[in-house]
Amino acid sequence: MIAEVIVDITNSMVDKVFDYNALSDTVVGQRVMVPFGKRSIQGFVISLKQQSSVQTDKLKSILYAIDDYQVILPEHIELMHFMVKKYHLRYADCLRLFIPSELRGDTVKPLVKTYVEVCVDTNSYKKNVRSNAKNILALCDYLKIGESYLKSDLTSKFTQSAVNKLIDDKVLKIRQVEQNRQPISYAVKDTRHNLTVMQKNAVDEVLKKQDNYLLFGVTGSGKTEVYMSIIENIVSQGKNAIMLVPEISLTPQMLSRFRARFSDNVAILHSGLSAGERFDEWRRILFKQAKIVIGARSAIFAPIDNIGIIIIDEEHETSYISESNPRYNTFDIAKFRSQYNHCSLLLASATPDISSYLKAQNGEYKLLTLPKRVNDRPMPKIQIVDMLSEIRNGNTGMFSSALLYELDKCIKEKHQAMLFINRRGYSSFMRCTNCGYVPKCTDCDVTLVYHRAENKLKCHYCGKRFKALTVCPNCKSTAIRNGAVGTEQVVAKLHELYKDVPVFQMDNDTTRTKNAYQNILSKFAQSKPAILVGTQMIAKGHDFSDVTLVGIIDADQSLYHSDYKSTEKTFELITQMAGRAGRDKEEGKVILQTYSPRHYAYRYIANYDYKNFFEKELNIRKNTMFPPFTTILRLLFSAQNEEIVREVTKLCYTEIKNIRNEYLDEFVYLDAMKSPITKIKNKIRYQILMRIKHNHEDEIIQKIYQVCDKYQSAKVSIFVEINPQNLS
DNA sequence: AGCACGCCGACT
DNA sequence: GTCGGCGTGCTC
Repeated sequence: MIAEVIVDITNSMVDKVFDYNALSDTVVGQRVMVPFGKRSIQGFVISLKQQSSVQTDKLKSILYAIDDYQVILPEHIELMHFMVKKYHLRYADCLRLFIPSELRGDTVKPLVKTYVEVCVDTNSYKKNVRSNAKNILALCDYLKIGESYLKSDLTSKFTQSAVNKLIDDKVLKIRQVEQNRQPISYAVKDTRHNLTVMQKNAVDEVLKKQDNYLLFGVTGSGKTEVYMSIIENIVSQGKNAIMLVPEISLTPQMLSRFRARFSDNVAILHSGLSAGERFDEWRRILFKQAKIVIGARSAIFAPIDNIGIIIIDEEHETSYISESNPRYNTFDIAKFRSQYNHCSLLLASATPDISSYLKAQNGEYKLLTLPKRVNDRPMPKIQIVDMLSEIRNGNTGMFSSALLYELDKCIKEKHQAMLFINRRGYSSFMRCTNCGYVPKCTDCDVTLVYHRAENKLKCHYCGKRFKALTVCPNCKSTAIRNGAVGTEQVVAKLHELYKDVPVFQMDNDTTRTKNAYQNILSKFAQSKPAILVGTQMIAKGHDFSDVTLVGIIDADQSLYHSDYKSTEKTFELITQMAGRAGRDKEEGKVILQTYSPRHYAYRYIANYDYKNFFEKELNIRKNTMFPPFTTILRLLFSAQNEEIVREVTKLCYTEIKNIRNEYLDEFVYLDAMKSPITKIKNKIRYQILMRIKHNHEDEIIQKIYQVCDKYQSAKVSIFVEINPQNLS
């Protein structure tokens, strides 16, 4: 037999199928050692066949199998081929996604625990022990015949020498047991809620028919309970489930609820686990010891078969799209696996991604809605505060009078407040502080980014450059600012205002260490009154029953991010943030501070009017021809030598122009330019940007891949990005 | 990726 | 004369 092998080297030069003579017991999906050139290397068997087209004298043989089991499932080999074609990935990069990195290099071994079994009656043994051997006597009293003990427990309670003496005297017998490391064992009891009629309808729909579903449920509508009911049913049918959450360390509450209900049937996969924990969880899944996989993005590759449901929670989150090395889109993978397993795919969000909602309208997804909070809690009222009129009234501080009033009230009533300040402004925009004007690209309707080095405003989608503002073209004021307020400033101000109230800060700076995040949250939960100040990370999924006030310090910061999606992202973020308030008995209130009170996004946000926001935003996307009506493609060229990059970019550009001429109606935009960040790690970066319609998208993308292959070399690397999240 | 082959400069 | 620079090319 001939085995087709992918060698585990992620380099495009060797990323192809190599044929080897198989061993008698070689199976597909196995890891094997193969001779490769002058050395031996790890590879994956992806297929077996009778004949090879390679000359027989060139064929070498597999040396040996690395594991005695299949590491890659047949489904994943098909998935690999799918991904290689769709994303232009390397085989080896795909295969590496499917196995825990710990498996490569054999650095992690199964955890072996040493137990000792008592095989002699300790009372009779005791008679021969000297009376001053205190530890041994105590140990003898402690041990019961026939029982097993963890050796490390005994040595810590008594002493190493005492335990060893009993082992030497054959009182204790050593037993080595392979054990799985269990990452999380929350002691939470299962609180089972009765499903509301709406929840029950959603559950029934998904179970009734294999299809793709979009669950649109407002914050606090009890989506988790829906997931649990569906999974419970699927598991009772003898099938397995995958559930993805955006960032698992941010949702410990949800995890503990699943653990409480499904106990050991749940396996958890995410980057926060230690290498050993991740390896063990992965093995538990592969060896069918777990039926439910919960994890972040990469858990979509879990080695589980017979899948009955795939759930993607908070489907609008950008973390589902991998933006580096093996770039992939989790939804494509989820769709592939649900089709392969003939099971339903359920996406859920309180603020669905616009393209997902469009798919629901087109019938590509079946729409399910949960329009009300459980127990009929009202949504908190959102009050929009015009910061320009605050300035006109002499208040130039960061807190409006309305926010100060509500803060005072909240603190007096001993409730909790969350203040949100979105400070992810690495690329800043300019704003007139007199009238609120923000400069946009004349061609793309996208906020311009200020580049300090050149003192220019640039559009990241078409490369067009504009003069930096000095005078507002709208009101002729010269009060132009480009700064952004940060969390520290807010915290400092609060300390000044409320000396005795605990204020907690949560952002990238304060959550560096492993448990910092949990520590801050639990301290906040225990303090009343208290104020939590943070970036977007405080917007997600928390359930604090005493939060009655949510303040959004500067909503515009994400609104004017230089991204065609910034309005949509702002809607999502503020809706999620508002959802933190008034989750229990007390009604909640949201203060939204803005310099653009008339912006349509805020009008819809204040009324929780997703549908009309969607219509409006979709209309804009249609007019400007941005996704979901087009696909943005970006080719990124980088090399040490600037002349070579420029030359290769130019050659590719010429070829792509030829492709455009072939599909003239499909190209909305095409241009080549320097990348906004011109240099990273001493490599010069150029880019070709294009937007294409969907009609012949797949063909065009495949042709572009071919062009890239042609010019890709050791000197110039070329990346293709499809709908990149940021253009830097 | 890694390792060999191959063709030009400064050294015991 | 040789040792060694790293450009180019191949790996079933």
